[in-house]
Amino acid sequence: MTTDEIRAAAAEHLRSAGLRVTEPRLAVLEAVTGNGHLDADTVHTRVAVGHPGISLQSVYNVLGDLSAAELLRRIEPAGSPALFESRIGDNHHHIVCTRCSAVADVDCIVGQAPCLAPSDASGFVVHTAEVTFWGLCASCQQEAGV
Amino acid sequence: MTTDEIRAAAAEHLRSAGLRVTEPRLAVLEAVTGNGHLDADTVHTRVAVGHPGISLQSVYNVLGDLSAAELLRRIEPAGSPALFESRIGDNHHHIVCTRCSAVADVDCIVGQAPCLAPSDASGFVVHTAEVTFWGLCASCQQEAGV
DNA sequence: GCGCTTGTTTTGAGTCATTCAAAAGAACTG
DNA sequence: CAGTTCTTTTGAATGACTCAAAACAAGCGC
Repeated sequence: MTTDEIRAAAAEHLRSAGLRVTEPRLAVLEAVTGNGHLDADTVHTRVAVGHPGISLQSVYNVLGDLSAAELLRRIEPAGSPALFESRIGDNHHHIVCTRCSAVADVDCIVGQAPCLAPSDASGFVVHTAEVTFWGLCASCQQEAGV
Repeated sequence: MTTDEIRAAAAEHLRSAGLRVTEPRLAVLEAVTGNGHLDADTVHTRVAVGHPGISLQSVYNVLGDLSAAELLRRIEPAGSPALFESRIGDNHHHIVCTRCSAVADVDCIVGQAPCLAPSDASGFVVHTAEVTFWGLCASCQQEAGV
């Protein structure tokens, strides 16, 4: 997708979510779309390139609003700050490197969310199953093998 | 298990993990054993009943040491502080209430860790699969239903 | 049992990620 | 284009946790 296509689609999504179309929101969506798993600070740095005055606080606000509206997905692997990604709508999972904290997507193993059902849910009604795989990424395997 | 049994077993475990047997460590193990999923602050409060001078910092140290030695397990559900539990050795999973953050254990669905394998691991070597179910606990279902 | 060594705990400060609140500003409605 | 309401900024504050140095104590050897 080009920048313009992302922004046009984003504006539409914002409107149908009942959110106003603002420059910070478009810029954040653009910064995250197709760029993997980014924390708030990284998003801020990226957005600041084209929008020098934007505050970190605004980035937090926008990321929160967009996640609540399900235009972004928020994940919080243990030991990392919250990460945001543009891939939504499928309940895919993540694999995290225990050495360098790199994150990659993993397709959902079993169909749609919750994709797994607990054998005994202790009286809970289950909505989703979140799976996080832990391991070593390719480059850390090399460095650790040395 | 009685308090004395817990402490005797704990002392043994500490020794075989190469850790010195100290009162704070025994007290923390005792506080966590069989008491579900506790955060550092709660552990501190509980331990302080019998050990009025103990510092929160020590509780953090001890919890860190015991987790590293695998005498306790540490989980970090999104939105909660780190929680510690005494059930170790099996790769069981957790279900968290999205409304009140209550946590319950869920038996591992598929045998031993990693218990699930990603279809495509993007070059990662996978060690474990951590599954977190999200839903509503029994009492929140009632309150939310009203 | 008594020091000694080394691991542990305390004390005190500091960090990071994030949230709260009030004031200033800008989208959308009519 | 004016008004309302939502957004953004500014500035401060919080919670959870870590770092570092000094005081202390477990367990070894004598």
